[in-house]
Amino acid sequence: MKIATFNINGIKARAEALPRWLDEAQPDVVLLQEIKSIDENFPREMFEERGYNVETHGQKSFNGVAILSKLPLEDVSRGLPGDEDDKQARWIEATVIGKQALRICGLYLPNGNPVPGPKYDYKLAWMERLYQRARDLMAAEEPALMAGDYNIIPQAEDAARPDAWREDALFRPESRAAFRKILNLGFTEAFRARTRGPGHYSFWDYQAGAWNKNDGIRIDHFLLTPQAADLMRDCQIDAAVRGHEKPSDHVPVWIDLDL
DNA sequence: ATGCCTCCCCGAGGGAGA
Repeated sequence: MKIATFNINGIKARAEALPRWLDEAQPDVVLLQEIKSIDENFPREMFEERGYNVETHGQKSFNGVAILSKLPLEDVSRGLPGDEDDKQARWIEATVIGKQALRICGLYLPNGNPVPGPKYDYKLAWMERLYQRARDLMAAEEPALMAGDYNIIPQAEDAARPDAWREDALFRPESRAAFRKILNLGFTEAFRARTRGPGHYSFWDYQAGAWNKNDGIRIDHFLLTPQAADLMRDCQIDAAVRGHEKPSDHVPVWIDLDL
């Protein structure tokens, strides 16, 4: 089962590039971030005609997450628990019914800049809520994953120019510590379980020719429970997608599970 | 790099992103 995460930076703006990638990559499940659309305006038909079930958690203009799945989805839940007042659409989860059930969580973690400030406070508070949800997932001792745009550069090797990110919310020690705290529950970061060394990125800024200089950062991640990690056959970044027509600034990351 | 693009809103130009 091929499962991908892709921050598309606007569903309307990706009306050509996203179907093109779907037809090429043929993922079974896709977690989308930054759909920037309310549920009513999401072009479900574009995906349903390709055989996907569609579940969205959108909001106007900003954020918004969705799940596409060729397999049935059950028990869909929207919004990260822990703060009734948080209206930002950054979390959706569902159970994929394959040979065995897999709980999948799609997330768009807050950017957090500038540091310090209320946006950074919101990022860290959101990560504490994520930790609580992660702890419950781990306690269930079942195949599960949390994937999406984490807006976290885990290590210096995950940035082409780490010194340029030292004071950024994506790389600040507090942000990385919060990410490690979640990993330390026992999650496997899928890409780093299989590939080591620098030069592997999932985001390149639109500005200053970042793609042509390979001036990127790796901020889109898969976190797997042990029961899911044991099923992993592969994990790759579709970096070439960044060079296609009218690309998102992120590219897809995918895993293959024996499931 | 105090943001060089690109997205959204809509129908100008500002907020947000990372």
